[in-house]
Amino acid sequence: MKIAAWNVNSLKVRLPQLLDWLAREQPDAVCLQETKVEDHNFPLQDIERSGYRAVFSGQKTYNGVAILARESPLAVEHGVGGFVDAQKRVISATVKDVRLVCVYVPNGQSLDSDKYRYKLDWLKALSTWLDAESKKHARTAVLGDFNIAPEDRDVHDPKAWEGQVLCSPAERAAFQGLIGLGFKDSFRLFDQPEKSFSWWDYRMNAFQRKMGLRIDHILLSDGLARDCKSSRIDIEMRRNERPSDHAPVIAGF
DNA sequence: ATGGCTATGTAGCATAGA
Repeated sequence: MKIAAWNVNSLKVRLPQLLDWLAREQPDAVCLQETKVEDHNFPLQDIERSGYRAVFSGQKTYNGVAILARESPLAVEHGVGGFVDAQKRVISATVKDVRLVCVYVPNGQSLDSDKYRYKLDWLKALSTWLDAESKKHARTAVLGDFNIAPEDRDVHDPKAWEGQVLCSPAERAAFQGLIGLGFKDSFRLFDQPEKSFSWWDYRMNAFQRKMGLRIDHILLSDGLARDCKSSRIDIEMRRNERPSDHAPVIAGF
């Protein structure tokens, strides 16, 4: 089974790229973030014509998540259990024998922002909920835009980013807390090129200058991690015309 | 170089992203 996560930064703008990519990569399931589309405007017909089913939870302008899969996603659940949140950031569903949890973790803006406190509270709720979820579903994958670079090697310039949002000790501790629940960072199960990133700023030619961060992840529960055969980031998508600032991340098992 | 670029909502710019 091949699964992927991609922050599309507007599904409307990225739809042609998504359909091309689905035809080329043929993943069994894809989790999308930042769809920025309300449910009644979700491009379901185009996606179904490409051979995929979809479940989604969106809002205008911000956030929005979706799960696309060749087989119908079942037992769909919205949000983080026990956490009231108007922002559409999580959708979960079962595809084949795998529980997929699609997450768009808050950005946090800066350490002195209310949004940073919201991010940490959000991550705490996610952790509590995932602890219970992973006990209900032996084969669980948590995938999406975590907005956390877990280690210095996930940052193009660790000195410049030290202590900044996406890299702060509290955010990294929250990420390690998820690992502590029994999840593995699929990307690090394998040898990877140096300077492997999943996001590059639109500005200052950051992509061409390899100035990126690895903030999009696929976490696998122990059983799935044992079966995992590959994990990679499809950086070619960042070379497209009108690219998303994020590249898709992929895992196979 | 606290700028740089992109997308959205909405009709000039403001907000957010990371």
